[in-house]
Amino acid sequence: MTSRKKRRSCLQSLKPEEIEVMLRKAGLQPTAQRIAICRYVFCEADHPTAEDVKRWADKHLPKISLATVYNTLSALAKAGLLLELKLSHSDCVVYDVNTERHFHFLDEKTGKLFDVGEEELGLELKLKGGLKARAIEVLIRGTSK
Amino acid sequence: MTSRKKRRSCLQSLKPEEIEVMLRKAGLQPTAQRIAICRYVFCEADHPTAEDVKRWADKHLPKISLATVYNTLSALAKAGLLLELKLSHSDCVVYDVNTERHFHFLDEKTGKLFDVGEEELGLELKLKGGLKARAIEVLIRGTSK
DNA sequence: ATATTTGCAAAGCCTTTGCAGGGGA
DNA sequence: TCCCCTGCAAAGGCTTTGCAAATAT
Repeated sequence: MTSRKKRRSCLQSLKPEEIEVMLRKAGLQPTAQRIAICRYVFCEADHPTAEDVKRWADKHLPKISLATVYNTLSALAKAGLLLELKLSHSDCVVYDVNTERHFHFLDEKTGKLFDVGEEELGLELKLKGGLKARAIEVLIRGTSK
Repeated sequence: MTSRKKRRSCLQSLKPEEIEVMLRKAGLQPTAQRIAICRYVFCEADHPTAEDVKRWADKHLPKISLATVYNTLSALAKAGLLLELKLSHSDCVVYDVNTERHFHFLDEKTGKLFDVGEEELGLELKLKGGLKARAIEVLIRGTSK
């Protein structure tokens, strides 16, 4: 098993109560919709979009509106529980449960997105003209075998 | 004068006839609208959006439609004369006359975008799991003094 | 009781598309 | 002539917003 897979699986067993605690800590009311969305996003999904979440929710919840999905994801992101990624290959935001500093790899054949750990990409900044870096976003395009 | 400025200024004096030649070489009919858009994009603008181009065109041309602006910019990009950038800080595409391999720097205070030459950022790929890179997109966020 | 959150529909933003008229090759 | 280009308006995809009803503390 690669380190890529390990990183994901560390969150796969969150219980509803743990999600409640997490939401409260983040200052968010643990409503049924939010708990459900978290279960999916943190335990099952891989870089889901709002549409992915909505599709899943329609199967697993009695009712939820698309606006609530957007609001919830955006609230989770604002609370620092998720990263909101706007990548160049797609028009829609994808959410990432990995909030550590990392980069992304897009398999251009399949459209699949992988997290790339800091240790997989060495960066050496030699910026001219007084530019001061604060954060770096990297999308590597290629193929995964 | 920094190298950043030099790179831009090498295109600042294109004459209409030169633009015509460039368009023909690219397989595009040199219509009045296209020539005008090229004058702006190649000689005056700095990472313009379609809206920027439209605004400029409305001041300098008798009439042009937004669709034509989009079509023209997209045709120029398809022809390899421009780069179409979708960056995470903005919902709209920005166009870049610099078609060499390079990266971008966003001044988060001003919103201004700078090109960052390859020599200003060392990259060392150590991808695991059989990922093969083909291209790398980098957006550095920070401040310019 | 009070402040949040939800659902719905409508609107927003950026971009693309369909089609008729116009112009260059 | 024929094909490409233009302009206009409409539609498209994704996301946000306004507001009343429902829910949480």
